[in-house]
Amino acid sequence: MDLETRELRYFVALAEELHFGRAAARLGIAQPPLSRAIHQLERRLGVRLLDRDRRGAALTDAGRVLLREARSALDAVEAAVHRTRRAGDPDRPLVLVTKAGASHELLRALLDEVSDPVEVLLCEVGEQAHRLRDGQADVAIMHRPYDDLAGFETQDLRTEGQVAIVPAAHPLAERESVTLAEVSDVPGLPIARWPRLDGTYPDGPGPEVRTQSQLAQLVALGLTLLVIPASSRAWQWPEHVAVPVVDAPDVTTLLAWPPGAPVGPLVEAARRRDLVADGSA
Amino acid sequence: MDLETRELRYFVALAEELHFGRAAARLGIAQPPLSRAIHQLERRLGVRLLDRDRRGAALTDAGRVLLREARSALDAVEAAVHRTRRAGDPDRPLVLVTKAGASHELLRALLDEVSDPVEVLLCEVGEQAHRLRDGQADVAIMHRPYDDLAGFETQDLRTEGQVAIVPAAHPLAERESVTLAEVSDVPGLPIARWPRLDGTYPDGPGPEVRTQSQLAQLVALGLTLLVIPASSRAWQWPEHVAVPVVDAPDVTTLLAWPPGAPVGPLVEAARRRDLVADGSA
DNA sequence: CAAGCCTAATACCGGTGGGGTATCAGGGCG
DNA sequence: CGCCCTGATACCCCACCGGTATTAGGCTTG
Repeated sequence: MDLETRELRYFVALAEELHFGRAAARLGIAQPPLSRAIHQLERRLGVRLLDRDRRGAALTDAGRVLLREARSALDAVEAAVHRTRRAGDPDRPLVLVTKAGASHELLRALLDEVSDPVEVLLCEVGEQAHRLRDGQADVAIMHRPYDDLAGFETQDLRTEGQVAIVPAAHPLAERESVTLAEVSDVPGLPIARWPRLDGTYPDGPGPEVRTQSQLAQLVALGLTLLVIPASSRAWQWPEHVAVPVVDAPDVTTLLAWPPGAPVGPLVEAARRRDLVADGSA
Repeated sequence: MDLETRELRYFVALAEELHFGRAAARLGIAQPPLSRAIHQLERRLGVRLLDRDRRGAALTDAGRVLLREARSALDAVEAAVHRTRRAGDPDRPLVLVTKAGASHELLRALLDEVSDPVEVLLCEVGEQAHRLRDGQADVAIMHRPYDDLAGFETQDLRTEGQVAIVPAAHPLAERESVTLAEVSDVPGLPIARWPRLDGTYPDGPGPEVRTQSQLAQLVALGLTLLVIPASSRAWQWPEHVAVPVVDAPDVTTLLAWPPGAPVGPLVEAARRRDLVADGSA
């Protein structure tokens, strides 16, 4: 039994919209062909994927599984396209993706060390893994234990403690150091909520944020606080104060890449530099 | 740009056969449609994938990249089918894959501990990862550092030393223990060669093997030796002698599963048992 | 050196199936 | 009660995939 990516794309669109008409519009086709394609998909898999209902549709358990698997499979196909295209380009640069706010001294030192051209791509928090999985980037700067490193090879670069970034006007800003317990539930400074993969937000008292700069703004306004690696200098606004969190787990900044990526020179450069604290791959 | 899996299947077949006629026959189509499909693929990717030559074809660098990526993408699609089908089956058993020869006491103890039904699937050495990747199995018993664990979550079960399995008639069989250096280059007992992923064999003096039983037979015949974890009792034939290898790296037997697999009960059972030496996941 | 083959590419044709429009069916809500 | 919004069905068309026949170009071989 072999599915075509078209069927997977159709199903993903429908699973995200939960509405045949809107999904069809997003796909640029009419509603009846989508209806038929989904029926055919269910027939070929022998599994009911959605419970149709007036007012739209709802995923079954199997549908949820297929949504996850289909996204991953489509990423893999997308990755095949990107990586093959770049492999065919004789003077392709290596594409490194990092999130806004990661320590740029480390990256600068790394790039100065390699002779080959490296193109740097910036993305928002948590997007690096996706850029690697769909082949838009060859290698990413990520953080353990924050980021999901499943499926990637890694090279540790630096391990460091964490600091709490608090509004300069808040009483906590006077402290020499704090504990996780002290910052985890501060009245008036609830932790911000990041969107899930599907774009929805978890419940909670904190403000909703989508980008680092939004979060920075909220801290400056005295509305929230956060805990991040000590070297994330993007956070050193005048309205911010960094207070070491003594019992927060250490965070390791590392290079991550999918198996087979042509990252040899970069990793060698990283190993040459003293910026490498731990030589495990 | 969106490829269809059909195009990827065609390309993989061609890349493996390196011959349009044979590849088309394997795919069950005629040669001209395959030719056209590959041309179209190259045009859409904007990349030359094969250098056509009388006497067949040869992969370009980009073609090699696409071969690797296409296999991985097709595995992901296949996995989506298998996992969705099983998710739709209300009383599906968990499928655990293990290789012939792995210590069955450990597995027996594990299965006795879980109440849910578990179906055990046996495969040859090195195939477990593929069964996990294409969704035929939910969880595998594998060994670190031998197996490729990229992309899987793991639960360590047991760590142990390694032994050399040598023919009973060989002088080494008299020894109390040996070192890796002593067994790595024994005259008359060259290490066996396993096939690569593409089915070809690396060069070397040792015999070619494809299955554990072939290897066991060759050891009994006095033609080769091997180094394996101490508990692999499948090797205890009368014609075999196990000699501890004092400086071989320890081998960890572990459970491995792709992210999202419904392995909770099994992992909990493993954690409950004293068979767990190291609780890291 | 020419004939014959073995390769992949091209030309052309037919059928399947994916996509379009039009319409139906059924439940919620005014 | 009727309207509307949902997904399902009916039907048609054509794009594209696959088939057969043929061409083009080298390498082998007598």
